[in-house]
Amino acid sequence: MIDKEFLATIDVDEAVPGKTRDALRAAHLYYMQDLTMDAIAQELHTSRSSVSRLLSHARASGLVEISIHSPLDLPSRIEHEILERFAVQAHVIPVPDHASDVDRLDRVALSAARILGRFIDSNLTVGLAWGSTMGAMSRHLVPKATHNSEIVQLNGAGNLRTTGIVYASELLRRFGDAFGARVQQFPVPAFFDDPATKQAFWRERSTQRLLDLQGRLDLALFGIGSPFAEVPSHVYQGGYLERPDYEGLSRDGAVGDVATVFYRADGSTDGISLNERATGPDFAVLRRAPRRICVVSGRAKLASLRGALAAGLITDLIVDEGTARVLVETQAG
Amino acid sequence: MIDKEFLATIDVDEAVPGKTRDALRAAHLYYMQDLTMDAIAQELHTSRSSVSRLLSHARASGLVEISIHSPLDLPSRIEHEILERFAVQAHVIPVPDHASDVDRLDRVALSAARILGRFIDSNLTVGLAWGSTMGAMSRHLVPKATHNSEIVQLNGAGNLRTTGIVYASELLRRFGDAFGARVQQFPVPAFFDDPATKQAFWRERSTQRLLDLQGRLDLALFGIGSPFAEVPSHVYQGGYLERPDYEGLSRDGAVGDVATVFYRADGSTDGISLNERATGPDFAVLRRAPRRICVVSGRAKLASLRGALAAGLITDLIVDEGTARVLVETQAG
DNA sequence: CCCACCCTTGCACATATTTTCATGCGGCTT
DNA sequence: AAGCCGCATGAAAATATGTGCAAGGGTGGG
Repeated sequence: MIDKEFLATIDVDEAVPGKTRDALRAAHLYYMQDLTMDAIAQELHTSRSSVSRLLSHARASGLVEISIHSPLDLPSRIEHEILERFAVQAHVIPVPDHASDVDRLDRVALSAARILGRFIDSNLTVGLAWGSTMGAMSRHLVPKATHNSEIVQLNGAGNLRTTGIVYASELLRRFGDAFGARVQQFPVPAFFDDPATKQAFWRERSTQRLLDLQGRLDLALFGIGSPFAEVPSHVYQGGYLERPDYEGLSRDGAVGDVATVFYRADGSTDGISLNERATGPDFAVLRRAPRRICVVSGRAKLASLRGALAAGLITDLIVDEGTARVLVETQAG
Repeated sequence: MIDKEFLATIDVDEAVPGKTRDALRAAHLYYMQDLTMDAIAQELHTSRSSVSRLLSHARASGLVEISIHSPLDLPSRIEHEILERFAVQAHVIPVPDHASDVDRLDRVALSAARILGRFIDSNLTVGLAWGSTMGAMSRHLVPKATHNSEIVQLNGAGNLRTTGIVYASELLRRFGDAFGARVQQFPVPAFFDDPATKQAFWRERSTQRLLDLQGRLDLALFGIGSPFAEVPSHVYQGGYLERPDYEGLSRDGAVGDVATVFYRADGSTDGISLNERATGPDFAVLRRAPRRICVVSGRAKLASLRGALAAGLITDLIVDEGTARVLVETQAG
């Protein structure tokens, strides 16, 4: 058994780089020298198909990076306006207005995944919320080698029906794999039933260690929950909350949540009773992270987004064009 | 009349950016969201063909940048060895060994042109030699917007038969256009007939101004001339030198030239009489440029390349794989 | 105002690329 | 040792992309 594992190790250390080497060479020939895949196939003594696959691999694994620069004299009007109005660096993703919400989310997530590489680097502690947006992103991450980075789960994932741990851990793992980072799971439900349980749990040393990490994030990455939107966020579908919870939120004036912590339109959180049972970090804690990236898609989340902006949670916003447009067009300043 | 010009102005200010805007959007959709050109055509209310052209435009004009990263754990062995042995950062261009010299040169020049963008920036004074290598590069430059940059011709271009100015100025212009830089021509022959003429010319104030610029380069870009190689460099084909000149070079032990200045295998230039009549900068002057990029292809130039390395002329080397391999394999280190 | 010209566009065809599918090669299990 | 994955490969089919060409629209000159 040990022998076999040893052999497997040899495999990843030698055979795979052979493939990487080929992919790298193919990429040079294709993207730098404009050869056709046919010609490359000859040079590499293989078939067109294999070259096509090699190039896909090169793109998917981040060997090839494609970036798009706006000419400096043509800055996106919308991005500029968001920067002015909210002091937030926006990345507006073009999506046609008639696209379905699912489509829209996918396309924003895909673009966001590709943009993310710019933010991730070595020696970073990255906080990660989770939800449908993060899930969609996790499927499209472009790997980037980093050292000594750490992915920290921001909020619990258990719900009434399942522990949710499988899903959340899968998501964390994908991020971890893509960036070669350690992952720190947070094995608690999304919401406790009893605030007292949470408080007790929070006193545990293992929890303390995690909370400590959350307080020292370099980067936070999250979507936004919108409890009263027509298309409820993932968190609201899976039996995490029950009718009384919703009624409470409604009564308290909540318009959205970030990592299970709810806020009002003005960004305030005090007195929203569900937060006593939430597992995500206080906004005061979250705001300690110097860079906080929020990925949002769909006009339904507009009110929630406005609240998050008011709360000062966001430093970088990745958002679909339609939503961005409404955000700046309405004179809500 | 004025009205028409006014309208035309509006056109360039609005219509052309309209195209750029479309190209940018198409690039986002294509490269970030993986839509097919067909789908993009629908979103942009145009035809597939136009999208294809839009994307070509986006690539050619530098809106889209494609770069290739070696994984850090797989650094090119050859590049690393060149760095060790010669303290020169190498960019090795893969080219099959059986490729013709013309092919090889083209492919190196194409890759070099695309790599060049990394080096060019605003507020830079760039010295440019010229020859077949630079000519080939000039046809493939990827534009990059810079401010306040300047391209300075390093050596004269006139020869016995033509003034050569048309060709050299075309080449300079292409570089200037690609980077939005001013160009400083150097309207002299490649070699003077009489050293005294050169000295007289060098005392002219207009020449002084140019020499002054050459002494303050931030970046120098040049190929290498190899007078005794089987495939003579451009400079040797066009009637720039005559038989007695070659005999002199041979007697003086010259193995190559950079911007018309010849050197021996050990990098020395003293006592090579042709240099008295050359128009390129002294190596002492050239070496003041903090970054000096040399583009070479073909094993025939190996001896010349070795000499240039010995002379310490090069900080960054762009070279084809075959030549690079021979360079490090022979124990001349 | 008309005309020649040039640039852009979309169509149809030519190429290039991706995907599917059948096959074969290890490695592992029984 | 036979049998069974799981994965990689190339041929062929299915898509996607690039390009020559003719038509249309706008522009500048007469």
